[in-house]
Amino acid sequence: MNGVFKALSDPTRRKVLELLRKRPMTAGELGEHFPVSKPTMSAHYAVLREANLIDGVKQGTTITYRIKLSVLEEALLGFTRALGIGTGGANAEESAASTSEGRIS
Amino acid sequence: MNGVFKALSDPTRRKVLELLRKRPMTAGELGEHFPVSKPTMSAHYAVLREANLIDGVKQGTTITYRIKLSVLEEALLGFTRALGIGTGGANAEESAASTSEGRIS
DNA sequence: GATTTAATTAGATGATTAGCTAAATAGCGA
DNA sequence: TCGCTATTTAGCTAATCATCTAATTAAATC
Repeated sequence: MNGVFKALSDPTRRKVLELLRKRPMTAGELGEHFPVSKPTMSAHYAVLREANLIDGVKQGTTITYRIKLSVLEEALLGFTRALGIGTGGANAEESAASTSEGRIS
Repeated sequence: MNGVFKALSDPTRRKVLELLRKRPMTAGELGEHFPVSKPTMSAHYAVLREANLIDGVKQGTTITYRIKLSVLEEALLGFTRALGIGTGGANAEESAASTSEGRIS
């Protein structure tokens, strides 16, 4: 699960996931959406694969990547649940206070 | 929003948020839960503050930190929405395929 | 077999990061 | 004012990271 959050910490990788959410795409196709070199993209795919957030199917010389939504969902919802926010279920217990006095940053 | 995900990429910081979710705590109280030095914790608080995920109220010599749930919620739900998972609403469009043939990692 | 195309691995570099100790700031109580 | 407590800032280090170019692997095509 730490791997998932590490993977999500980079904007490029988050955008890859958003692209793959619409449809599976080849490494090359994905790469066209970003202003970085192919090897750099390849490294991003590796991080996403290690986090188990995507997998790839080799077809000839191309690899088609696909998002593993269930894994992402599990990690994200697991965390929101631990924090009692959103759809996670568990009670929220809203942390009190309201006036902005002596507040830091 | 990138700041939020950057902040969430560290397990210590995620745990700080989970602790603060239960109740506001002072920097010192929080620190007792982790095997790292106070300055290191202080740096973590700074990252969380910059991401707007917590704020602190100074009372005498202590600072009581508090989670800003709405900000975290907004970022997290915003992202899940962009991916069409969970509570976010937006349609999912489950990415197809099923057999595990030629699958890479 | 040689060439082309798609993607990865290798190797290097500059930036960021998490951690430490030591020092500084700031409020409180005697 | 002096000393104590709570926290942050300064300065450093080792590790990780995103990026690049060059080289490698592997499949397809001529």
